[in-house]
Amino acid sequence: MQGTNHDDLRRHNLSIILRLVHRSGAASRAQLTRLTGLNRSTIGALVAELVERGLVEERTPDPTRLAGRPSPIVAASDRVVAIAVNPEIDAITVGVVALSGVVHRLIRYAMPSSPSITEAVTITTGIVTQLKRDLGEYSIIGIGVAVPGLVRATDGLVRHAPHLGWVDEPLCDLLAAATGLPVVAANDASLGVTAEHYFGAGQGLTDLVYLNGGSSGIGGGLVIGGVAASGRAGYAGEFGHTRVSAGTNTDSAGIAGTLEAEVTRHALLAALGLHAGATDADTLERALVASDSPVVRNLVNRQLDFLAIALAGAVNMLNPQLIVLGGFLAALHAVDSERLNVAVAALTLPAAFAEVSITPAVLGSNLLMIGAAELAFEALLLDPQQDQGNTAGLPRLSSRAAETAAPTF
Amino acid sequence: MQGTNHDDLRRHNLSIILRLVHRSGAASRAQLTRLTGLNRSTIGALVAELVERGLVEERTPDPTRLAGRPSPIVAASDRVVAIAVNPEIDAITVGVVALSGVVHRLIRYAMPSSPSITEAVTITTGIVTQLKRDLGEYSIIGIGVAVPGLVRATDGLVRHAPHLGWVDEPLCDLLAAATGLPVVAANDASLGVTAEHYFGAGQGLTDLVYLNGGSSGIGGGLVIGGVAASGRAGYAGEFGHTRVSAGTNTDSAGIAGTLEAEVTRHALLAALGLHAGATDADTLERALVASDSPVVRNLVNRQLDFLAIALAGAVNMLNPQLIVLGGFLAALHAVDSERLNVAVAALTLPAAFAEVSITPAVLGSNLLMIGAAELAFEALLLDPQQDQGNTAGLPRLSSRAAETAAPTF
DNA sequence: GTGATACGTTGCCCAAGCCTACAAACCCTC
DNA sequence: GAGGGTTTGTAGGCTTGGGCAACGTATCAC
Repeated sequence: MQGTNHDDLRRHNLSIILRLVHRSGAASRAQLTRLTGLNRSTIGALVAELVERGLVEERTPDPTRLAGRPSPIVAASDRVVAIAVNPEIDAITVGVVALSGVVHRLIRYAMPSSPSITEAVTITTGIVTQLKRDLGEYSIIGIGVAVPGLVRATDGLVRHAPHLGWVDEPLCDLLAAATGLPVVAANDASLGVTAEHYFGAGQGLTDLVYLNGGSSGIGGGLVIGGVAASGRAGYAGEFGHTRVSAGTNTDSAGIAGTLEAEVTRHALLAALGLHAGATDADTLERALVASDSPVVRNLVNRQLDFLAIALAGAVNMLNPQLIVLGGFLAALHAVDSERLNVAVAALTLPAAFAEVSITPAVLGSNLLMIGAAELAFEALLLDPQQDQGNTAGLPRLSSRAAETAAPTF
Repeated sequence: MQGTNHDDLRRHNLSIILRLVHRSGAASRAQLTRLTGLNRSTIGALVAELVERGLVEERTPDPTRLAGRPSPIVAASDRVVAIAVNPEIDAITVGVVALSGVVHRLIRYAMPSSPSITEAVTITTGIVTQLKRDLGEYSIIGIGVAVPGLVRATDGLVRHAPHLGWVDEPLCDLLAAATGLPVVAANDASLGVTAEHYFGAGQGLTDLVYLNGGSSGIGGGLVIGGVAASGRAGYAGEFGHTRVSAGTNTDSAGIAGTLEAEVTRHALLAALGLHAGATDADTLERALVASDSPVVRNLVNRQLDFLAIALAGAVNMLNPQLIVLGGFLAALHAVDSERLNVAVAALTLPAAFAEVSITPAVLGSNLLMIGAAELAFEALLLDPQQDQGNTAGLPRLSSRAAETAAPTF
């Protein structure tokens, strides 16, 4: 239990303002005054400091408004960026995401086979080195990595990433040593829920459950009481291994009768006669909705009922406001959301069910880039006074009007 | 997102110190300096304000120490009290709990039959009125009620308390109107986990799961990231309704195959040939451990295996540090904790299982009194500057040495 | 006693948010 | 387009609360 002194106070107030403009988009100084409850002059001083540090920009006021002196718009800088990395079986994706929310770059580096840790670090470092050159006048805060597996929160050690075949790999340390940038990592689904929480379906809500169905299994994440719940070591949200049947099918961890064992993308594709590699999320959803095959429909119903058991468990346990479904789970939801609702209702306490809705994810392919960048931004958002000088030549107090648009997600 | 001004700062620092001495017991000013990181002079000023407000007392220093000037001991007052109330089927229990942790009084008012809301309010008000007279020189902060049922967090409405037969009863409003004291209420198991978290098996931990087995079902509570997770409306922690089998037994909510349907105290008592009413928790535990009946042992094993499914779900979902079992679930654990561990291990991710241990609750019969009092204290702990003047004649700056012992729980 | 150590106390400093007065920039009306 | 009403930024002084350093005080060890 730490006490708070004057420095902490200032840091906290700077943090609050930077978070507001980062998460909720640009806001006028007058709006910031109302939102924070702080005095006009205080807001002025705080914004001035953030401008001085190059973290926000003040734009000319919006013309269309009511009476009174117009208030300058405060917007997060789009020259302060984080690098988001997502290693997968068939590719490594790297993105450059600005504090303003703009995704400046998106690079997909295809891999012939699942990358080893060394390959992943080498390839990422290569791309980052190139980016550093290209983004000379940008300030690169750090790197956030979305890993499809369990990541230890304390040090970013990848405990187990089954599809990549990684076990206890010190990804963060390796990447930090190779690039010279601070690196943080977390489970991909946990970052997904962060992204949906701040910028997607869960905006403004405090209790979210997120489940994502991917080609290799089901993962998830939690927001509880307004904060992302990582659990003791960072492994929270593994809904895929919830037991939902007495069946003998096993999941990637070898456990029988789990959600991940019973509800699979593979089975859906097989029933539809589609090829796994060539089918993206939208195609699968359209095919499922369009199909009139009773076999497909039976399978969908079966999977929905199993999904309902897992969701009901989460509802009874956590009393969430919203359940967000991503990946092929969103496709299942699209086919028959009513069946899912009814099945969940039958297995939950009425009072808890009354509080919850089930909805598909709204963020598309940029989801993990945004989530991973958010992870990298966290240190800066917590302490805007920290040194973020990775570029010596960042021109401060630039009067160049931002040519990029508002947050695009 | 609220900004912080100077008043908030002071309030927060007072809050931190009051929480420390309340939760972790008395501490010297020097210890407070180290724990909070604040300056000696600041601690002096803060403690002086808390003494002035009658919330803490300074005692003469501990004699046995090293060199140096002895530091006065700061202890939470035991004349600032909350009233804890727990209505049950067969009795209403009322306790007087001091900020220091001392339980001054414990009154059990036996009921011939389950109390209606009106009876509960009338009886409680009667006891409270008497207590107010008796505790003339004490400062009564408010009333905290532990309700065996779902309680809406926003206003303390009892949504559904099945054993008491209460539905949508405005308990808090009624009791506040009748007694003139502030009243807060919450689910009993949620308060149980609060108590275990601050004063019991979960001290100092951040991610706890608590399950309590009572005569009428299984409830629970969560601590996630160091704070009690109440969920959206306050209904979180209802582990009893987690589906653990494909069986047809139903629970109190009419859901089949749930933990509460399969794992019951009643079945254990029946197998042991014991009478429900006359058997307390310790007796049941002793009888279970002592029994060499294969029927009993089979039943225990069955129940342990079902319990393991529910616990495994929680472990995969929440990655907790500790699972605390109370009531007859602790008795099951006492019979064969190894079987439970093995069964949970088989259903969880190894990385998550490695972080968790399963332990019985350590707080006994005072559990709910302490939890309910904690709920009532929360407002004061959050803002020690608030007016708590329910007694005009509270003698401040009393030099009377406290005759009561250190926290007894 | 004397020194060492640890801690409370006191007076001063400073940072940061608030307040007040005033100026600036918009709207609307005539 | 001049003037009133409204909202907001700005400048300067005020207040508050925590930090700091010097000093006083209580203990232990010898």
